[in-house]
Amino acid sequence: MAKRPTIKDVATKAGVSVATVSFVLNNASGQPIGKAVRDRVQKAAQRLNYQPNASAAHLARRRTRHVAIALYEEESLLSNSFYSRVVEGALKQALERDYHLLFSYLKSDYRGRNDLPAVITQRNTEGVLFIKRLVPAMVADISAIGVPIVAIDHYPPSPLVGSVSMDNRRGGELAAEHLRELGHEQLVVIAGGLDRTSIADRAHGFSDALHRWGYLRNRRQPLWKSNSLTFEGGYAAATKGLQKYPGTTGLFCVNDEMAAGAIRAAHELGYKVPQRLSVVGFDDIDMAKYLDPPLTTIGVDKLELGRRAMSQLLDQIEGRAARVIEERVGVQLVVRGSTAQVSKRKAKQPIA
Amino acid sequence: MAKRPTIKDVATKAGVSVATVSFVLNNASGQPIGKAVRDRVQKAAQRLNYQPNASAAHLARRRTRHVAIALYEEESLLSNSFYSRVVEGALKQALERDYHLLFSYLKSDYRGRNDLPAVITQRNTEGVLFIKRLVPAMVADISAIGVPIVAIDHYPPSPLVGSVSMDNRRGGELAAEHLRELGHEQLVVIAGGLDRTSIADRAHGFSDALHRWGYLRNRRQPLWKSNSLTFEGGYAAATKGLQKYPGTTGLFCVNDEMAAGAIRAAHELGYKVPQRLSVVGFDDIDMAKYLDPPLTTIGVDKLELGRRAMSQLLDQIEGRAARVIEERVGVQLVVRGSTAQVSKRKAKQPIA
DNA sequence: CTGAAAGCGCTTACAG
DNA sequence: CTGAAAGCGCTTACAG
Repeated sequence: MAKRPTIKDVATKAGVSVATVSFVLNNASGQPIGKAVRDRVQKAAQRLNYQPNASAAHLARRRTRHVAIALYEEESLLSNSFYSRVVEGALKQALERDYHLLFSYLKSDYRGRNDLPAVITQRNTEGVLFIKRLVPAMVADISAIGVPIVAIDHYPPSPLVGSVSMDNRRGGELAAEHLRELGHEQLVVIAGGLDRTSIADRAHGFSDALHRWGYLRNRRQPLWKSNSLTFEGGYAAATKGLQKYPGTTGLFCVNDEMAAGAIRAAHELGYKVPQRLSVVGFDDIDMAKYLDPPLTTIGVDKLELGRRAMSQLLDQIEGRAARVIEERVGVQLVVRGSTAQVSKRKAKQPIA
Repeated sequence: MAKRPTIKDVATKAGVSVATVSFVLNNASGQPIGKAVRDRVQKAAQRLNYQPNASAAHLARRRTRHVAIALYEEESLLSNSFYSRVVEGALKQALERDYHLLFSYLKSDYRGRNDLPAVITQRNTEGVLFIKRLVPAMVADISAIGVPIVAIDHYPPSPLVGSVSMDNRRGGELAAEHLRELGHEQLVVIAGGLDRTSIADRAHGFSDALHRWGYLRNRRQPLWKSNSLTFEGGYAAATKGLQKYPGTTGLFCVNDEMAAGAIRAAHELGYKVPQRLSVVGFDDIDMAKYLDPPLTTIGVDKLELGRRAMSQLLDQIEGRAARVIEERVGVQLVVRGSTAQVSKRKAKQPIA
């Protein structure tokens, strides 16, 4: 690397002190600097192609403008079609406010402060973003150091962190409303991971809506459980369920991957989607529109989720926000090809 | 943030000088330090929960251990199902070698050194990773500063950068071999973006293989052009092509998204895949296995792509690699449900 | 309106 | 084997 000019070089060239250079380059308010001097300094900096050394500035300011994001090794959130967009939103927001996002991978076990990621302890991170899962002990330790935390779509709940999530409950309601308007009366929810707040809320939103309409007056909401929130999980649950309850006409899957699996299962059992079975998913991941048929689902602005979280975190860092706000971003029904008016002849058996 | 202990506190507590603390904590070789002193220092650091301040160390060492990755605003590489894994691999490799990856978004126009991203100029980035596309003028400027560059799957080619790509040519060959073994004789390539080296190589690998077998002796390789490498692009190209050449039995799409679009088009035209039409894609993105039928495709280890690139970059930074190496990672055929033995009755019309 | 100087918390020749 | 001291390149009271 060629020898980079320092603030001293600029000062010499402009014929002023380094302090003055620092003031004009940082637009220090309160320091009234003459227009002429200002111009001279700027010209000199320009000509020398001067760029301040960030490390030195960080040290002197005792601020790094670094923010960390915690990822879990096993989950590869970064290549997850939902969370990668969330991360993208958070990253963009950070960059726009001149912060840098440092990524950190966490081990699944946490045994105390010594396990805190180096990013947080050494790099003087000013705030931490968590996605999806929270490790309470770690949260407590980070919080104790005085570093603010914001979590996105997380569980378990924690009073120590600010949070941003989507309106899962409302999403469930929207799904229910949609299927109801299409005349469905044999509705089931396919879900897994109900310990996660966001997932449970989706399922509850759905059945609460049906309750409200008296649809569930004399019965319980049928729930087909899956042991994972994946394509395979949805496939297995739907296969088993449809064989047992062939009269089902509408399926609400708590995420799109499961919905994709359910559609595959339905096809293999000879159900036509949507003619014979309507399916609605949740998340509106990229794949949704490429499924056959394209999936009706509940959409969320994933970038916004990330942006809002980062924004709240930076506000906390800069002291212009109270700690621990709970934000919620809206959700909307995206109607595509996997749902349709319920067919009149209520076939009790699959058509196949 | 609570007042953090400094190296001075550790020195005081251990009864040694700060120099000694620095030496033992950094395991400085060449500095023979007594076991007893070493222990005392370590104990003191432990007890104080001392963590060195990274900014100060960077400043003193004139090294940041920061590496940048350049992303383009319009492309959202981070939520692309292919590149997000590549990024993940690069990130993990960096972290494992104790570097930090700084993300930077680039504007599409570059007009000179002033447009160099702040991450590179201010943060003292020690190396830069490019993905997919290269802006030659920017590459030249970064290179001129003496900062090494490595690019992944990039175009246009550049003598200034190290590179890692997958063996696209071999991938094309594998696709051809596979379809040939299944007895296909009406083969077409669906491609777009042939200005990209990697894409062109895929198509060439495919037709070269056919040439070699004499398959193309008396004809040219049919190519259905698409104006984008997307689902929609593949859909449009296949729709048009299949209507014009209904006898086609095998399709090689230069990426999976196009293949997904082609399958959709085929279905809508009444072609059964794979009974009537075999389709092979390229990349093996997540979606591939969830398509109906699951897609036969050419797989690449995307994480490895990222890891190797980062590894090469760090080697260059640390001076243990020559500049500008060209690496290539292997590729393999992943057979799933979208390809089958060519059917005997050579229907000239779609079955629908 | 501007400058001299201390200080941020490390590293690293250098001297002993 | 260990310490005193200069230096990395900034920022920021403080004094004028």
